[in-house]
Amino acid sequence: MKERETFAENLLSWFDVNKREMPWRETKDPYKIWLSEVMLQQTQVNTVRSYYLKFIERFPTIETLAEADEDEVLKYWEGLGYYSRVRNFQSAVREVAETYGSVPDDGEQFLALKGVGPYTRGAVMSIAFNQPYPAVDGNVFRVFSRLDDDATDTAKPSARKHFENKVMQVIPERAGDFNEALMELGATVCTPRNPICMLCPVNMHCEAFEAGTVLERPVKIKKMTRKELRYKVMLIINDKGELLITQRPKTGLLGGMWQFPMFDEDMPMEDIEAVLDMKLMDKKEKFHTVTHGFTHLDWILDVYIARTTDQPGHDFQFIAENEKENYTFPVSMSKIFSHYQQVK
DNA sequence: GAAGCGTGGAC
DNA sequence: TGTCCAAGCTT
Repeated sequence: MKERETFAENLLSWFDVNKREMPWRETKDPYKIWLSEVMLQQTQVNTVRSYYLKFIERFPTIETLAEADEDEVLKYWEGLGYYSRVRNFQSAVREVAETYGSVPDDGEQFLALKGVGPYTRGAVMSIAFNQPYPAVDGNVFRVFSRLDDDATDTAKPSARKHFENKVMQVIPERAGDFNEALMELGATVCTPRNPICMLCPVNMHCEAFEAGTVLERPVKIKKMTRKELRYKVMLIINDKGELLITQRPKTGLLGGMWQFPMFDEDMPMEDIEAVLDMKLMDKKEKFHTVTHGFTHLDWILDVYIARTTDQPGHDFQFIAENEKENYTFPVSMSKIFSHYQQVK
């Protein structure tokens, strides 16, 4: 970085004028700052806004969230993704309520809470308590790799520490504003594909700008091979027109969410009937196929419709179509549900 | 260190 | 269409 002494000052002057309105910037309530940081993990600001407002309206304090039913809390996260975030967050908030009474301003205590990693600790400690912690996210990787024309592979876990050290060399007294300013710069000016270097408030500090290597930074060496998994999904309808659903395990992929019964692609219908302990009728017709991509795998869901007059076994239940809103479904299942309602 | 964990938007 | 990216953490 060139002319390091004036970097923070220039960045903060820009931030004071250009920072965008965000609901969580209207408060310094550590609980609300914390919630926003959890929602913003791997998720864009525009997506988070409406979720944040609804969540805060229903769970405005640590106490209200600590006392809430877990399935209701999950419902407020429906569609936001990475659902373990909300389970960890409520668990951590309960821990805070019981052990501390309020969000601890001790970085070590805060880091020990579920779902709190180095980034979230840095963001909450600096923004809510103005403590000099780094908050290194994807934006900071990009901004600092350009400022220093640094070719460190940001896909490696060790890169985080590397960039935290860089931040600590220039962090000013206004630590929280500085961390937010770095991220704001990365999100609006120092963007991945079309950075607006001519309007950048710190381009005079930028080695990559000088060298013409801006688009080559950051270096990120990542191989992404996505598995393809095919399943049978059963839309099972009883004589009242209700649909059979079941809840996924609390942990792992889509933990705690509801779905239509789902089986390995090559499981015979006889075996499916045995698992459900149901006799199925009209079960031969494949009625729809849905594909759904995750970060690390692709689902191909062959949807079959069947009818039954039997009662649901343990772990299964029938719901009417207008009761779907009372359960939390992943997008893939909502796709199937929407299609069923359109064509039935 | 590597892999698992969602979804929507940009290009 | 595919690919990457987005205020990461856990195991």
